Order: sequence, then structure tokens, then C-alpha cells
Amino acid sequence: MGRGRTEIKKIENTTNRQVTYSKRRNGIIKKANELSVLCDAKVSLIMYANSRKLHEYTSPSTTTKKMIDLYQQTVGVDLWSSHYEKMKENLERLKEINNKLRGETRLRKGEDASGLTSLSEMVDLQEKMTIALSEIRERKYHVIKTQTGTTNKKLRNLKERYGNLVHELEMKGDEAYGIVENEEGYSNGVNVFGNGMPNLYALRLHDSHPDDVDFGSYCLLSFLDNLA
Amino acid sequence: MGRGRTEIKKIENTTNRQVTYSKRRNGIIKKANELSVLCDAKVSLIMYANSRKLHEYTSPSTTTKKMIDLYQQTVGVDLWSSHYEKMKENLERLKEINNKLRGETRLRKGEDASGLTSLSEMVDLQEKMTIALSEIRERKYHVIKTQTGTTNKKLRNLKERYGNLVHELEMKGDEAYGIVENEEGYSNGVNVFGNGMPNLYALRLHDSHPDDVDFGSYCLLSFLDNLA
DNA sequence: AACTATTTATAAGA
DNA sequence: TTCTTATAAATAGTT
Repeated sequence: MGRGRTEIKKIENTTNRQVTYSKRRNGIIKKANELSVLCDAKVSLIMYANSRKLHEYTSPSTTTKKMIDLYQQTVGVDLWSSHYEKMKENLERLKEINNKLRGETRLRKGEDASGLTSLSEMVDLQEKMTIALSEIRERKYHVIKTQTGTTNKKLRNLKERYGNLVHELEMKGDEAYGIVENEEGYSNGVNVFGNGMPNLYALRLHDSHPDDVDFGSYCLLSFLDNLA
Repeated sequence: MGRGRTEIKKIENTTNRQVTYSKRRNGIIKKANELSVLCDAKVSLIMYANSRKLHEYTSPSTTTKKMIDLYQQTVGVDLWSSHYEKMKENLERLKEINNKLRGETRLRKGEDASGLTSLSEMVDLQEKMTIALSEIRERKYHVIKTQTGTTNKKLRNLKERYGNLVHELEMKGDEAYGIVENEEGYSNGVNVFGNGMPNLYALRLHDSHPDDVDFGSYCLLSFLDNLA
């Protein structure tokens, strides 16, 4: 419309193109508005020409967000809704796992006072804990053994290291003692291990050369080796 | 445009409105397309009239999703991006917590072979486990005590119940025995509790009337009461 | 941004 | 619906 028919193909002259864009943009926005009013329709119009500027029209009865939501609802899937849903599911799943793990950890830490009411559950937990404890003890032993190595070259180093370790264990052992005394009232001596002492420390206590740390460590290592 | 000028206000006649909607909808889509081609513009047009049907036009050079993304980018904020970001953050946070919890649980279950390399860490873990174990044992004892009650009226019931419980414990104790024998090689008798037996069961073994379950349970209860 | 000769869109009718 | 057509609107090229 205008002087001479217009071929619908890209206007190469930049100025012309921009002028036409401006005119027709206004035209289409007017049309969109007329459509909205005349037909009680919801219209969302978004236009973007190579300038960075975005032009839009949205019917007064709605918002762009609502239109997008509606669009997704109708078209069904893609855009991000599927992504969003997956994310939501994943979140819920992780939350659930988190809670389970949290519960289990609290149980095993002895923090959950209300969780276990039945005796059999408690017996079960105690049993599991005992097994786990023995496994940890076993691995500790393995670590000690590994650390001794097999070469005599490292022996001097090891002596020094174990001297320190044994000292450290004594410190730890002392801390543990506080608990022992509180507990003996219940276990009534039946539970000898219940004193909370690592058995390495126990061995150290019964060492026949308590003043010679190096020798004591050596004895300990030999003793452990013999058990292998 | 047409025969007589059109006032821009809602067409009350439903049929007329629908006809006009159909015509003008096509018109605006044509305009949108012309704008796209002539001006090299990206256009997204979404129309929704009271029928559930959605009509749209999108420039060939783009997609509705891209237009929405662009729209958000330009307009700046909301729609769903903030929601999405929050969700993503939350997800990452939960994943992290999950991993930590998982690690801790594995550690305490004695399943993590590579996690603890230093002896002091192991000693620390063992110590914590021992404390937890003693707490659990203590609570078990509390449960037992609570269950005995203080009224003599319930005694007969209790006898029967404890008969069953003790039986159940014997079953559990037998299972635990399998582990004991494997472990004695390492603990070398020092760790008497390490046999994995609940100490209630231990008491049961030393009961002086092994055949009289009722009496045995009674003795046990009295014994526990005396400890209180 | 205004003007205007034309083309286009479309309201009403069939 | 779609087609027709009289007429209103839009707009290309110009100023």
C-alpha cells in the first residue's frame, strides 16, 4: 500500500528499512490492540530488529508472563517446563535421600532419642554399630601394619613416628577415660571393651618397657606382625 | 476499513466477533510476516481468544523460546529465571550436603576403605563410635527399665513378653557370633566386648537358671532395677 | 515527521 | 466458512 506495490523481501537500504520498520511496527501494534479490543482477545507481540531494542505489545487484560505460561501450557512440553519439572523431581528426590541419610547418621551417632522405641531395633542398631566398629578397628590395624612397611631402612623413621603416635594415643586415651567411668555403672564390668580405649592403647598399657617408647613401639609392631 | 468505519470496541455479537477475529488474525499474521521479511526483524506473536485455541506466528529466523529468552534478557528480570536460579542453587546445596552425609555414614558403617588414611583420624572415629555405642546401649537399658514398669499388676504380662524378647535376643546373639570368631584373631582377647553381643545377652548366658526363661527374665529385671 | 497517491485490509453481504 | 466488493486504513515514496 502506497505508491507502487511493495515486493515482500528484505529492504537492503538500511535507512529505508529502519523507516519501514518503524512505520509497520506501529501499524502492527495498532492492529494488535484493535484485535484485543474488538475480539476480546489476548495478544502478545514481541518484535526485535537488528538494533538491540525490543518492542512489545501485550493486551491490557494479560501480561507477557501469563501469555508465555499459557503458550507453554497449550503447546505442551518443551521450552523449559520439562527441564523445570525434572529439576523439581530431582530436588524432591535429593531432599528425601537427605532426610534418610540424616536420620541414619543421627541414629548411629546416638543422637536420635525418639527414633528407636522397640528393643529389637535397638539391639539391631547396637549390633550393626559393633560390627562397624570392629571393621574400623580392623582397618586401623591394617593401616598400622602398612605403615610399618617391610624394609628395615625405614625403621628409624618409623620408630620416631610411632613414638609420636603412641604419645598422641595416650592423650586420646586419657580423654576417653572420662567416659569409661560413667559407663562402668551400667555395664558392670561385663563390657570390658566398653571403656572406649583403642586396643592399641590397651597394648601400650601392658607394655613391659613403659619408659622406652621406641622399644615399646617396636614390640607392638612385632606383635601385630605375628598376628598377620 | 470496509463498508463504514469501525468503532474500536468489543463486538458484542459472538458470531461477528469470531468472524472478525479470524479475519484480523490472518491479517496481523500476514503483517508480522511482512515485517519479518522486509525489515529483517524477529517477531513473536501469540494470540488467544476465548476459545481454548492459541494462534501464533514466529519469524522463520527464530523460535518462540529464543524470543522469550531474548525478552527476558532485555527486559531484565523475572518471569522464571530467578525462580530457576534459586532452584539450581538449592539443588547444588542439597547435592553437597548429600555427599557429606553419605561420606559420614559410610565412614561410620566402616564401608569407606580409602577415606581415612591417618591413624589419628581412625582413632578419632573409633572413639566417637564407641561413645555413640555406649549412648545407644544406655538408651537400650533405659527402654528395658521403662518397659518393666513399676506396677506389679503388669508383672505376668511382662514375664511373658520378656520371655519372647529373650528368645529373640538369643536368635540375634547367634547371628552375631559369626563375626566374633573372625575378629578374635585381631583383638586377641583384649576386647571382650568386641564379640558383638549385646550385654543383655551376655547376662542371659551367665544366668544361673538357664532353663527357666521367666525366672531368668525376672532376675534380669531385678538386677537392672538395682542399678538404677 | 507530514503528505498523499496508492495499495491493502476488511466489514458487510451473499 | 469463503468469496465479493465497497470502502476504510495503512503505508511507500516524497517533501
